[in-house]
Amino acid sequence: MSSKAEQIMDEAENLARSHGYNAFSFRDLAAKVGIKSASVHYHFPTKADLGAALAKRYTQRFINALDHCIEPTDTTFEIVQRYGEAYYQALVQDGRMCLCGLFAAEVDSLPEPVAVEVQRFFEANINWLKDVLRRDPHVRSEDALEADATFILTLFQGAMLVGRTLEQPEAIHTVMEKLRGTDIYTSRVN
Amino acid sequence: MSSKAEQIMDEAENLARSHGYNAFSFRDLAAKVGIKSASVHYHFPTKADLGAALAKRYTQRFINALDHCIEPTDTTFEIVQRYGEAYYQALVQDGRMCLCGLFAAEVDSLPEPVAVEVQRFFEANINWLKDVLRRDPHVRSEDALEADATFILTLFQGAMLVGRTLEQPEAIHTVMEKLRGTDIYTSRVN
DNA sequence: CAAAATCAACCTACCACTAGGTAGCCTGTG
DNA sequence: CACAGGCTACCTAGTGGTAGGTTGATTTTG
Repeated sequence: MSSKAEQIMDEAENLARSHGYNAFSFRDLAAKVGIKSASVHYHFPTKADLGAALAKRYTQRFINALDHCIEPTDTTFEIVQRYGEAYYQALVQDGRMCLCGLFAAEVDSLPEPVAVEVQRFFEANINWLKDVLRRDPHVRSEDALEADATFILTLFQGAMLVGRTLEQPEAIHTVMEKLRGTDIYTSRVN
Repeated sequence: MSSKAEQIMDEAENLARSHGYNAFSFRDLAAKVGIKSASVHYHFPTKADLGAALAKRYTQRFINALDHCIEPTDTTFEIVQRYGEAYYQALVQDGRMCLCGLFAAEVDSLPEPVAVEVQRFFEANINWLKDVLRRDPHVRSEDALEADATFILTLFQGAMLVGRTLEQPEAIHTVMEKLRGTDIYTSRVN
């Protein structure tokens, strides 16, 4: 992967994370990078290619960052807190949304390869959260793991959406604090 | 409000709720209604006018429907369950998202009047939920009311987004069930 | 070693198409 | 007649995408 292609992806991610998939153009992007739109097509033949590559790279980076912030001594709560903090940081730095959260909103006007990557992002998040919860002293059924992981994911995705719209990024901290009062950390579900 | 204008809004809402604001056009819309795009401009001079009108009407209808499904004997849990059910129904019927949830994702490429209406939708939801929680036997501080209302709103908005993307609308029911295990219904928060 | 060929990486110029929006004409109805 | 509610026809600006040319570095080969 040449450095120019990465540079294009970096700028594309910036644009996509504030405007979504449909509302950024090859021309805007090319102008940011300092090349012509035709040259973007050289690296990414179609917009769908670029979109899918963006979502894929984002997922890898996201999951990777999560893996690297866990300490073996962490409690489940501490880990989930860091998970939420990742969303908060993403939102606060330049007010940018989670790339895949944004793409998800556009999912049925998204080229299929892009939509698939977005699905994989959510699935990867759920799987990561399930692994975390599996280490929890409280034993859960597979269904309960799925339910708890989905709960955490949807909560933060929603908080990000609402928090950005209301210009109250601290909404993420609010729900994180509330999450403490759930049975996620304290009991088995059904 | 003429019946044609309403008809336009109905079709526009359908389109907007599956594709978002940026990805539906006056031409698509006009074709659905059976008129020409220029005639849509007669009723709604600009797209921003239409978008704002859509969000406003949606908010009114949404809050109104909520008000009319409460029975005086309902418990807080039952009411919140109906709140969640409203999201589920919206999602399941033709797989359509909450209009303002979708618009929220596009908020910074939205004309300002539209963005404002979307903010009002969230605020109206939070206020409605706060009123519900105020009737709860458990007394809460104003901050706790705000936190709990925000928690519920963000949870369902997120569940809608994730549920639609993963083509698992029942995710809404999953998180609704999990919500039962929180201190929302059982205790005061800090 | 130097000439020739290849290649990545970009360019200009253009395509067909769609966007939101406007001007002015027509037509049915109170 | 007036005018609401449509229409045709058009505009400008922008979209993703393509064709083909230019550069300069790298590699192949006589």
